[in-house]
Amino acid sequence: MPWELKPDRPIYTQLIEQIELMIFSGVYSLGSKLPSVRDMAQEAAVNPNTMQRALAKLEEDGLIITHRTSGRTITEDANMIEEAKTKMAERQILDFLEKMQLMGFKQKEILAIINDIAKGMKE
Amino acid sequence: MPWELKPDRPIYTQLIEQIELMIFSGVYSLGSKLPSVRDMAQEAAVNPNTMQRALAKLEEDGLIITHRTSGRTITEDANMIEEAKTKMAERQILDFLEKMQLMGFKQKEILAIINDIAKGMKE
Amino acid sequence: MPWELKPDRPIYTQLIEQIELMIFSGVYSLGSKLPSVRDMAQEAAVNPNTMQRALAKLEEDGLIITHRTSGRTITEDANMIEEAKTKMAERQILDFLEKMQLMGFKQKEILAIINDIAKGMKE
Amino acid sequence: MPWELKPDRPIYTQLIEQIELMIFSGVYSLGSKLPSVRDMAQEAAVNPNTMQRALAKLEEDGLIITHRTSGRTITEDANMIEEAKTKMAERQILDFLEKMQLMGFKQKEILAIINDIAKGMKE
DNA sequence: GTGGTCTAGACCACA
DNA sequence: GTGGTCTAGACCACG
Repeated sequence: MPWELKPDRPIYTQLIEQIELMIFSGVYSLGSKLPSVRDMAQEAAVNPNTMQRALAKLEEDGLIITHRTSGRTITEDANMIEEAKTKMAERQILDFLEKMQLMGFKQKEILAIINDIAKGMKE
Repeated sequence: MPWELKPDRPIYTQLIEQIELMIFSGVYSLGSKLPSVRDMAQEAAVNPNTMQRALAKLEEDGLIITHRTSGRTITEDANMIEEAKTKMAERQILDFLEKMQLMGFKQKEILAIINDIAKGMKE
Repeated sequence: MPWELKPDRPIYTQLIEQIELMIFSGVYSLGSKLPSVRDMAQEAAVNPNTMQRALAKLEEDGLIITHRTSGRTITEDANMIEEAKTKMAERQILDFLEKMQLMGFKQKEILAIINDIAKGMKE
Repeated sequence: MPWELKPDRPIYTQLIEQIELMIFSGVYSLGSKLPSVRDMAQEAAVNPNTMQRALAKLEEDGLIITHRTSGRTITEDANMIEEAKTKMAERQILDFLEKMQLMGFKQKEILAIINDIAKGMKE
C-alpha cells in the first residue's frame, strides 16, 4: 500500500482518505495499534505535523483512539467504522453522479457506461 | 441556466465546468461567438479576472478559440468537443470505481448502490 | 478586551474561548467582518498559524464563516450563537459542580457559598 | 473509594485531586501514615513514578510530610488543610463566576441555572 | 491582500 | 519514546 500523494489537493486530506481506506480494508484491524506519528510521517514522506493533523481528524471522527502517552489504536467499535465507510461511499457516489449529470449524461447513460467499464476491470 | 457558484470550491473551476456543460449540451453551439468577458462576468456576478481565467483554461483545452481582435468562438471541431467530453467522463468513472474498490466494494455492490441512489435524484 | 493567555493550557483553546466570549458579548456582532488572521494574530501576540487553528475550529462549529479570499465574518444565524453559548455555559457549570463535589462540598454548601460571593461582586 | 482515572487528563493530576479529596473528607486523617508509594501505585493501578509525582506535589503544598526513613504522613496542621480546601474552593468559584459574567449572564441567571442543574445531579 | 497548507525544528508533559 | 503544541517562514490559489 504505497502512499500516493498528489499535489492538487491538501496532503492531509489525502492522508485521511488513505488511512480510512486502510482501516476499511482491514490493513489496520479493529483495536490494533498504529505506528507512531513520526514513523507514519516518515513512511509517507511527510512532515510529522501534517500526519498529526490527519490523525487528529480521524480521532475526532471516532475511528482512532489516542492514548496520551502510549500511541494510538484503531477503535474497537465496528459500527463506528461501518458508519464511516457508508458515509464515505455515499459521498463518493453523490459527487460522482452530480459531476456526470453536470456533464450532460442521463442516468441511463451513466449506468450503461459504468457497466461497460466495470466488466473490463479486475475483480 | 442560472450560474450556481458555491463558496466551497474555487469559483473559476466552477465556471469552467458550467461553461463546458453549456458547450457539451449545445447552449453554445459549434463555431458560435461567445459574449465578451465583461458581459459573461457580469451575468455570472463574478470578477472579470475570474471569468478570464476560466476562459483561458478552456482555450488551453482547445474548446474555445480566441481571435485577437474579435472575441472568442467555440471551436468548430466537433471531434474536439466530443473528445473532451469523453475524456472527462472516463476519468471521472475510473477514479470513482477505483476508490470504491479500494473501500472493498465489489462491482455488483457498486452497481446496486448506485442504482438505488440514482432513483432518488432528479432526472 | 486584552488577550489573556496563560501558559498552563494550549493557546489555541484559549483563543477559541476568548473569541467565543467576544461573539457572545457582542464585541463582534452578527454578520460583522473579522480582522484578517494575520492582524488578529499580531494583536494577540501569537503566531498566525495558532490563530488560524482557533478560527478553523470556530468555523467548524458554525460560529464563523470563511469567504475564501475575502476574510471571515461572524455567522448571521442567531440560533447558532445562542446554541453555542448555552453549550459553553453548561460545560462550565458541570465542570464546576463536579470539581466542587470532588472536594467534598454538598450542593447546599455550594449554593450558599456562591450566593455569598456573588453578592460582593459588581453587577 | 475506587480510583477513577480517565484518559483525557494527566493521570497524576487526577491522583492529586483524589488524594486531596480523601484528606479533606477524612479518609486519611490528620497525622496518619500513608501507605508506601508502591502500594498506593498498585492499588490505583498506576505506574509508581506517576504516584510519586502526585505525592511530591502534595508535599509541596504542605498537605503531606515526607519522613526520609519512615514514609509519609498527613500533616497534623488542621489549619493547613482547611486553608488548602478553602483556597481551592475560592479559586474555583471566582473563576467560574468570572467566566459566566464574561458570557453575559447576570448573577440571578447564574444562580437560577446552577440551581436547576444541581437538582439533577447525584447527591 | 486574503485564507490555506506545508515544512522544519523546537519544546513540553507524560508514563 | 509517545503525542501535543508552538513558532517561523515559506509557498500557493484566489479575486
